Formats: sequence, C-alpha cells, structure tokens
Amino acid sequence: MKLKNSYFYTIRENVKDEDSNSGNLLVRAGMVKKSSSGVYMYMPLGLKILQNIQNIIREEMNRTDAQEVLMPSLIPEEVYEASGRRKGFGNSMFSLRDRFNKPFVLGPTHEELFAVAAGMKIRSYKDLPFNIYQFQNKFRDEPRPRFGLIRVREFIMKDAYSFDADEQGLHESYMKMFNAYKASFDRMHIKYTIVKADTGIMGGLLSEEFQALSPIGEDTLVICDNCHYSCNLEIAKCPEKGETQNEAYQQIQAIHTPHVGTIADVADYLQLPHDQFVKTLIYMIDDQPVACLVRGNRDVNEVKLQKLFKATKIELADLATVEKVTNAKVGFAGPVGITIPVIMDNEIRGMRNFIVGANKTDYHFINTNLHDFTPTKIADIRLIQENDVCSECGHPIHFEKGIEIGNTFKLGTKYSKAMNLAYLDQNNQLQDVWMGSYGIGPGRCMAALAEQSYDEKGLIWPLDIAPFKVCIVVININDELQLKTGNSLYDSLNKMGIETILDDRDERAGVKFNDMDLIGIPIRITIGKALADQQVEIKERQSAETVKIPLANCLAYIQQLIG
RNA sequence: CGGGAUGUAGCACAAUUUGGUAGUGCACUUGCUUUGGGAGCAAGGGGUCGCAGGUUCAAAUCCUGUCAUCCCGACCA
Repeated sequence: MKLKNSYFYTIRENVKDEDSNSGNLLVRAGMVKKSSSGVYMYMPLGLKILQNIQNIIREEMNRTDAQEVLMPSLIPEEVYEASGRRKGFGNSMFSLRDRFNKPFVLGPTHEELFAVAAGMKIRSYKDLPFNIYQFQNKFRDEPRPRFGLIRVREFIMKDAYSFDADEQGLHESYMKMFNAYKASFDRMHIKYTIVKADTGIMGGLLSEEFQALSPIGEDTLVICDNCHYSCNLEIAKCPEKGETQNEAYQQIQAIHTPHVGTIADVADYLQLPHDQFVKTLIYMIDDQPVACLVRGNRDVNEVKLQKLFKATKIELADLATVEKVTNAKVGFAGPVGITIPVIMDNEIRGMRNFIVGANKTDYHFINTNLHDFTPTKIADIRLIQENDVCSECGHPIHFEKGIEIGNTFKLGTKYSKAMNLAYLDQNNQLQDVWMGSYGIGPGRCMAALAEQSYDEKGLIWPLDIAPFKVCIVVININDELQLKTGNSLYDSLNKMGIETILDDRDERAGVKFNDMDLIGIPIRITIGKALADQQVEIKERQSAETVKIPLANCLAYIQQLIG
C-alpha cells in the first residue's frame, strides 16, 4: 500500500468513547471505528489484521479436515424454540419480525442450524464422523458492551461443530479441535491459558476456555502452579476440609446488636474477625426461597448453587422476601429456627462457636454450633479465594484475569435429541449423534493481542498478524533518488511476497515515524540522508536500535528478519 | 434494569452557573519559511450547539420530554 492516495488515517489524540487501551489504539490507528455501542466498522488495516487471524484459524481447521460452510444470520425464532433455548437466551437475542409478522432472530450461536445441516448427510454410522465450520457474524444484545472489540454486540465468530457416533468418537474429534486451537493461538503469539469452565446455556459434558491473559480480562482464572489445575472462578472447587477449630463448645446465646446488619458492621461492633461469622443469604432458586450459609469472609458461588439444584434461575431474594422468611429486617437472617431449606457450605463444618443472625431484628446469636440447627444440604457453594489451596493437591492457588478468546464444548447428545439428529447403527438401531461445538472470536484475538502488546508509541503486532510486515519511510519525497529508491524497494518486497507500506506522503519525518509506530508495523526501512552513502536504516518496532545497512543488502536483510 | 455523568466543527474541549453576533487547540485549504521523531507565521473553509416541544423580544444557555454515548453495579457462551 502506498500511503499517498490511499484510504489511510490516524488520530493523534485518544477518543472519548473508548475505555480500553486496545480500543483507543485500534481507533487511533484507523483500524476500527465504533458505529454504535458494541458495533464496529473494520477499516483496511484492521480488516487485514482480522483476515490474518482468520487465515491462521482457517488453515488449522482445514488441517483437521473440517469443511467450511456459511449459515445465515437471520433465523426463524422457532429454530431456537425447538431446541428449548429461546428462553435461556432471553433478551440477549436480537429479535425482529418480517412483513408477515413472523418472528425472526439474529443468530447468537448456531448449534441448531448446524444440527439441521448435519441431518442432510447423516443416515448411518458410516456417515460419521465429520466436522463443519464457518466464519460468521454473531449477534448478542449484551447489556453492557465494553473494552473496544472485547465485548461487542455484533462480531465474527469461527464456530465449528463435530458429529460422532459415540462418546469415544466425540472425544477424538474434540481433541483434534482442541489441538488445532492450541496451534492457532500459538501461531498468533497470544499469551493464553486453558481453563475448565461452566457449560452454561450451551449445556453438555465439558467446557474448556482459551483465555488470553490480560488485567482487563473479565474472567477470573484459578490456577495451581503445582498440579496445573486450572479453571474459571465460577466452577473452582474449594478445598474439601476447611480449618478445624478445637475450642470447647459453648452455649448459644442471643445478643443485642442494634442497627448493625452487615458482617462488617457487626464484626466492628463485637470486635470480632469476619471469619468467626456465618453469613446467611436468602436466594430465590427457581422462585423458591433458600437460605445459603457461607463463612463471613466468603462469597456464594451462584454457578455452584445452580448446579446443586439443577436450577434454571438463581437470584438473590428481594428485601420483602427476606423480611418475610426471616421475620426480621434485612441483616439479621440466620439458620436457627428458619423454616426454609438451609444449604450450608462445607467449610462451616469445621467451625465452632460462630455468630449468625437471630432472625429477629437487632439480634444475633453468638456461640452457635452445628447442633443448633439442621442444614438441608451441606455442599461446596462458596467462591474460592486467593488465599485458598488447590482442591487437588493442597498447594496455594492464585488468580489471573483472562479474555475468553476460544471455547470448546463436548455437547453430548443434547442438541441431537432436541433436533432429532440420529443415525442407524450396525444393528439397525436409531442412535443419537454426539456433538461438539468449538468457537473462536477473531476480533477478540485482535483486541487481546493489542492489550498484550503496545507501548507509549502505539501497537506492536507479531509478524504473522501485522497488516503489513514492512514499512518504507521516504524522508524527503522531493528528493528524487530517495523516492525512486523507496518505490523500487517497495516493488521488490511485494514481488517477494512481503506485504509492504510505502510512506510517500508529503509529511515531516516525525509524523511518518509516529504513524508507523502507532499502527505497529514490525519492520521499518528509512530512506534518508544515509542514502548518499548507499545505505538505508532498519528499525524493528519492538527494539530501540536502528541499524544502517548497505542498500544492496537490504532485501536479503529483510528476508532474513522475516525468516 | 438500577445509580451517575456527558452530548457544541473530523478529534479533544471552552462558553451554560448569570439568556444577548458560537469559540480555542489539533486536523483541513492556500501562501511563505522550515525539513530525520507529531514545524512556524499569515490568511481561510467547516456548526441547523443530539432531537422535539415549551418559556422569552431573544435559547447552546431556562423548563419538559426524548434519543444517544460513557462510567459504576446487576447481567453475560
């Protein structure tokens, strides 16, 4: 690309409506532009980056013999009714009606249509296995889009779906995809980690997430360096046994705690540490009130609760419900004498003489013990914390923040059952097809790379991702020799298959240097004063050094840098 | 969906409190000078002040409504 007479622009200052470094840099580099909240235009440079990412993924998909297809975005709502997922998506689906008032949605994910597509082929066990995939726009009406390309409402997703005869086959197909994902992200040079995760609305047997490490990541990852246990916070198992207290049992006793409802306030008032309290939270689980007990310094993990109850809806009870079930103002709930089911966290089993709400306004019980109430269930229902130890090996765990760039699911037979996707086995018996689904967000990969690699000058792209690998800055375009040399290098590099920018704009040197730094081109060739000595200067984006080399060696030098 | 804030030129902002000719910096055009890390001087172009009502002799400014964007939270494959 020759910049003179090209659609190329940069912005000197940060823009107001981008909250992340990656978002601001991508906008300033003229790569993307926000169209509306969570919806972006891709400009030439941004599109090239996106395509480079997509090409890597496509190559790795094709290497597994997966085949590319393209599904529509506009889908009759009944397709999601059929699989039972319309409700689960709720208003995070964009929905619309055609001229005959028939309801449609813009697809947020495509298991259903792929099941239909697979049904065109599958009759017998001989038709399995296979894998089909697409790059296609997905629509999700996120309540709060943010962080540039990271949480958006319209985005391209590479989604792949595998179809197998049995669980063993699914496992093999899954591992092929899993390895292709690793290969793809390795080639992109993203720093990432893989964690187990909740299957959520997708359902199924197993979910693993590929998480790009970044402080702005919205997912918390729980990592054990000792045994390599790693999972999303939402499903992280807590240690089976908490600490066991050995002090003598004391007699439960109500005490007056006027106007202090929160753990922090009561702890202050009684001058006792938070971990000597047991917190009672009233949840509505599928619209039934349930009291959940966790230690005072812990939090309830709603995903665990949801799984424990196999519930579809979990939310904290509203204030009126809390007051009704506890017969007290909010802040004084406790397990003793309460009439709704009581779910107690494992950790509380080791506690003695703890403090709970008394179900009476302005009163707490001290010296409460397990014999003072009867939990309905005892289970692991708390969020793990950073000072906890690994449930597998006992080594301390730590947290990381991650951006979910890919997700692989073993779906099992959930969708094939819902969509009547079956095959005849060797014994002429109908069997459900085993499905897997696999997603990558190329736009998120782009944003994650930008978050992981930039400096005060701008973006720094890996060679395989950069929109152009080399830029040639002609310092003085009025110097005919400089301009001619630049053009000649430009032609040669392009002939060598090395995508190159020629900055032949009538700008000052500083403007050109800054623009090329901002957009993050890995290698810069400067043609200026040194040309008088038949030399050009080479500077790599991520290095501070500039090297002078003879013009005659330039192409060979670049070739070697690119490798 | 709750709480908060902001909408003025391509970008970043001032003027709004106290109603009276719409401004500054960057970007853009022209000229001269300059020319290796975002040049200087001069002269210009560009605005239905988010939108719709209302109050007023007069509204960017006051009032009502509405839309959009952003932040915090809730939510989220």
